[in-house]
Amino acid sequence: MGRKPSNKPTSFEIAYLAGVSQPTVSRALRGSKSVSKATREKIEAIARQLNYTVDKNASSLRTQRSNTLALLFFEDPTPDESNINPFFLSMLGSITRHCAAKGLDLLVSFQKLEDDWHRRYQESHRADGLILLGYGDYTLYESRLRQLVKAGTHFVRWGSVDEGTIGATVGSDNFGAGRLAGEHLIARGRRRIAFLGQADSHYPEFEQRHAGLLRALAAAGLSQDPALVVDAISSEESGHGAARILLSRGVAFDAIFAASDLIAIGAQRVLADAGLAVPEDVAIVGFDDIPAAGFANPPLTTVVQDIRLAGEALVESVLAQIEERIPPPAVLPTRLVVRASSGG
Amino acid sequence: MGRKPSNKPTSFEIAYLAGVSQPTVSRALRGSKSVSKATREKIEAIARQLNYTVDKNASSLRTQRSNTLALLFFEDPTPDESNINPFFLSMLGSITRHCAAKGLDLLVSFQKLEDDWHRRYQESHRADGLILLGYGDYTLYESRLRQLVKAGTHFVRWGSVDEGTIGATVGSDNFGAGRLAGEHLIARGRRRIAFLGQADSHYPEFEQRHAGLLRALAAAGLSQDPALVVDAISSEESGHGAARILLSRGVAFDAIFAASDLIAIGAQRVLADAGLAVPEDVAIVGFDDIPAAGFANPPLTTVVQDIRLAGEALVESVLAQIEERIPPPAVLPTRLVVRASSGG
DNA sequence: GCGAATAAGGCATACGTATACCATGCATGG
DNA sequence: CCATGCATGGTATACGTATGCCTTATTCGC
Repeated sequence: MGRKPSNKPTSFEIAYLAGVSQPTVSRALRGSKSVSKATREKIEAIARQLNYTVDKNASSLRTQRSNTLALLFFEDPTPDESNINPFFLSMLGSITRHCAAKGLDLLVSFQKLEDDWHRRYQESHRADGLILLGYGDYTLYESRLRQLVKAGTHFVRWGSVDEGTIGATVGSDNFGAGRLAGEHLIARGRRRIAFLGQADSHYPEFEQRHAGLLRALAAAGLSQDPALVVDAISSEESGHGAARILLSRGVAFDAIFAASDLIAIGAQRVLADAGLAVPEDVAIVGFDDIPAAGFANPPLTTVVQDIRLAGEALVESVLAQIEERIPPPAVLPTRLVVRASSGG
Repeated sequence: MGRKPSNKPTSFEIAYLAGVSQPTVSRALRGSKSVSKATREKIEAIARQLNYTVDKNASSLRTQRSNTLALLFFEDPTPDESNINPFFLSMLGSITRHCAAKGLDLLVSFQKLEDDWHRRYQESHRADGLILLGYGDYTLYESRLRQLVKAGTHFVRWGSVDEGTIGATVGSDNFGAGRLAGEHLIARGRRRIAFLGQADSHYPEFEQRHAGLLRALAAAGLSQDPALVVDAISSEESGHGAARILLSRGVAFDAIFAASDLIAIGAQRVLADAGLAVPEDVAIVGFDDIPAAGFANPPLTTVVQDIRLAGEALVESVLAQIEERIPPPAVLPTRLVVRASSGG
């Protein structure tokens, strides 16, 4: 009939075959020292032969620990279903690997604002901790985050590491990165540097990148004309629009620092259409080093975040909370990748 | 002390407060018809107030069903840790969404050949089914797949839908796509069309794309000079190398059909370096429509696979196996995105 | 007005593991 | 030689839910 041949062996079967009790099997396989070496090896041999696997649900139920993390993506308000921010996708790869290295499973999910993820993962024992990934605007979630903290949920979010933030946070040194980009452009002789990217506090990461740029300018005895700052969110279209606005203002500029590569690429197209040469007339520096940055025309100088480190730090941070250890450093260094768009 | 305030409410608490037995709570929340409307609503109200969530582990243990799928990526042999094939990452987005729509959780994991994923997920009741994602060479896994089938594991893999394949498979109509590309180029007046991509059976998808191209040529009374076929795997470097080989052969060609966008982009660079104009001298068609395709110089005409449909079909296929329903169609249509690289 | 069907819900138990506690046997020390 | 301790492993039970089976009250048909 429809009978599945899958008579999954249990610890009882192993116990029977080994002539011991079920708890002894459990102890042996978990490496308890109150099982003799001979018995343990016998049990291990039988388990291997029967292709035995510990039942995850039973184990998690008993231990109250699932050895699973949940990765929650919070998307930009982009209606484009399958087009996910490539930076976060790289991060996914890194996080996955570090989870695997730690023996953790990883649940992945995309969230919309309305969903009640805070209950779904926190209380159902699906996961021991949460990793929250999303660009910037966590203010929208603030009340949710407070709930999480109050409920004692273990979570960490990727983002801007500020003073007043709620819960554990891991993020790149956005301020330092902005300064890095600024110093690079200034060293190349640029003086009138525009900034494309949300400069208000709703996107704290972008804001800090801007602040870093300002610091670099100040250190060189320069300042930034406010007319050279245009808002943009992280999309090619938005970068396109922002660059048009910048041009339409009729203010001179010899460089652009874009808060993301997508913005930079959108801007590049506008400059090309306007007959401005990159980098001769306008040098450009982006942010993220998405794959397309290397293919851009000309290839884009950009700030690269250490994604491998980021994934590790995020996983470690949650794990530290769970195991009541000291969390790792939260601010990650960045690096500049110099390509043609800034004049080599 | 270290006491967590998280005294997670159980169905027993709800039962006590509602003045009913625990089983009644379970039945009420699962919508059993043997609970009166009044009782159910009372229970639901209390549950909501206590922020009750069904314990996933207990529930899965009892029902022997986890309502979870596992997505397993099998990587190309690329040592580059975080650089994942963008096509599969888009797929991840689509799969995630369809899982969410079906109330399924999704475990994501990257696998290496040696790992014993077949045991890890299949027997531990972590997941009810597996989705296998990887380019081409499943022959390496053949014995594993046979094991899965023998063990009655529910799984589906993305790839070439052939006759002799093991287990359920969902894939694009690669043959039709190759023909599409061929017809397009022929209609643009091209006669000597090169193919870059593994043409042997280790990459059945690439092979079928090639076969489709040959069919289109044949239908137009043309054939392909074997010197116009060069092996390449899906990477920019490989495309670069393949194009150089093609040029070095000294055989005339007026078009290239690349088995992936990365190959096409690598080839574009070589053509540019060689002083050949795209599309004037050589028209190019790629495959996948990765984000970089639109940014390429010139923008790349390419075959786009319906990723949304693909994710849905994959999820549906596993679900159908689990619930013993009829699986959805396995061969998905493709579409040509015409950009400048093929002459508009 | 009475037997049978139906509604509503309780009781007992199973899912498979992990652990607190207890029992045995043997070595050890004074 | 007896008390003590450790090594080993068995017994009982808990984790929280879902479901088969049974009980009781109500309704319905005739």
